[in-house]
Amino acid sequence: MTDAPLPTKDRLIRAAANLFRTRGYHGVGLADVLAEAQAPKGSLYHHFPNGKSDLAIAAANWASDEMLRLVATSFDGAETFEAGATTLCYKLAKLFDITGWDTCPVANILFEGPDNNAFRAHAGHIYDGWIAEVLDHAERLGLSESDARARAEHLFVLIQGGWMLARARRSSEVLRDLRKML
Amino acid sequence: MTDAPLPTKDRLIRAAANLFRTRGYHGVGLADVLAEAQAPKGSLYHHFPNGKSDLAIAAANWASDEMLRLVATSFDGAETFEAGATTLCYKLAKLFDITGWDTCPVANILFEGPDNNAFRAHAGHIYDGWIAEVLDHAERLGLSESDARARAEHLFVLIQGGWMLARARRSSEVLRDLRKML
DNA sequence: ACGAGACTGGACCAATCGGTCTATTCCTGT
DNA sequence: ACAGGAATAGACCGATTGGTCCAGTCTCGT
Repeated sequence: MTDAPLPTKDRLIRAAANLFRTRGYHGVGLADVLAEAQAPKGSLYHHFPNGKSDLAIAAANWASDEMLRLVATSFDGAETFEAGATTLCYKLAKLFDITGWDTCPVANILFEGPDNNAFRAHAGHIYDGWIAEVLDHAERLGLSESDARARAEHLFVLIQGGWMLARARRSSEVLRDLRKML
Repeated sequence: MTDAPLPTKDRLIRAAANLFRTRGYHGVGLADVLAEAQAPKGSLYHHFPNGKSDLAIAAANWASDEMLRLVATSFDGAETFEAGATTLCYKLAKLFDITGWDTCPVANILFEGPDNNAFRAHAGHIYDGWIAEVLDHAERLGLSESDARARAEHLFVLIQGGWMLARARRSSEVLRDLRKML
C-alpha cells in the first residue's frame, strides 16, 4: 500500500499486475499503468525494452511468486494434505474478498497476449510450478509420488474452477466449499 | 462452416463468439469481426444498437446455448450421473481439440467487458443455467436435491478448472482425466 | 406500382492505442 | 570535481480503436 519508497520498476510491475488482473491484457492501456504507477513512459521502456509484453510477463511472474508464497504458508504448518489444502482454500477466499472478485492474474494476462503461443507456454510453466509446489508438500506429508501428483492437480483444478464460479457469483462461498470436493 | 446462407445477424454473432473466445473482448476489434462476418459496419449497428457490448452479450448467449445442448446430449442417454458426466468430459475434450485450445467463450467475453458488473452478473446467470441443466439430469437419475446440486456444482468447477489447465498445457488430456476426480 | 421500413454499404471522426525519440536529471565510482 | 551510465520525463508518431452518420438498396404490404 505504501508505494512511495518502491523503485519505479516494481511500481510498474505491481500496477500492471493489478490492472491486468481486473481488465485483462488488452483491456489495459499503457497510459493506465503509467498513471497508476506514477511513472513516465520513458521509464517503462527503459526497464522493459519490449514494452507491454515484457511488462505482462514480469507482472505474471510476480503474481505467480505471490501465489507460491501463499501455498507455502498454507502447507507449512499442516499435519495432513487435506488440512493444508483447506487452509489454502480459506486463504484464497479471503484474498478473493479483499481484491474484489478479480481473476487469477496469470490467466488474465497470459491467455490473450499478442504472441499467443509464447504467452500460453509461459502460463503452463507457471501453473506447473504451482502444482509442483503442492506436490512437494503432498509427498512430504506421506503421499506416494503418483498419489501426490493426482491430488495436487486435483486441487489446482478445483481452485481454478472454483475461482471462476466465485467471480461470476461475486461471492467467495464457493472457494470455502471447495474442501468438500477434496 | 457454410456461412453464406446465414443471415447477417447470425454471421456477426458467430464471428464474434469465435474471435472473442480466442482473443478476449478487448483483444478483438470490430474490424476483425466485420471482416470475418463479411458485413459492413452499418449492419452491425443496425442489429446491435449498442455496438460491441450488445454483440458480446449475444455471442455469449449463443455460446451458452451450444453448451446447454452439449450437456443435454451427454446426459440424455446416460444411465447414471457418472456416465453422463464422463460423456460430457469426453465431448468437451474433443471440442477442445477441434477448436484449438480456446477458452470457455463466456469467460473470455464477459469477464473483462466495459460495464464489468453487468457483464459479470450475466456470466453468473449463464453459469447457473448450466449448473441447473446438470442438476435436472442428476435429479432425474435418482439423486436427492441437495446431492444433485453438490454434484452439479462440483462438475462445473472441475470442467472450468480443467479447461484452464488444458489450455495452459495445450492438451486435452486433463479434460479426459476429469472423470477420475468425480 | 409505390411508399415505408428493414437492411446494407462505407466514408468519416475524435480518441486512444503501443511505441519511438531525444533532452534532461540523478546517482555513483574515481 | 567530474565523467558517464542509469533512469526519468514527456512530446510526438502512425495506426487502430469504437462509434456516428447518411446515402443507397432491398423487401415488404397494399
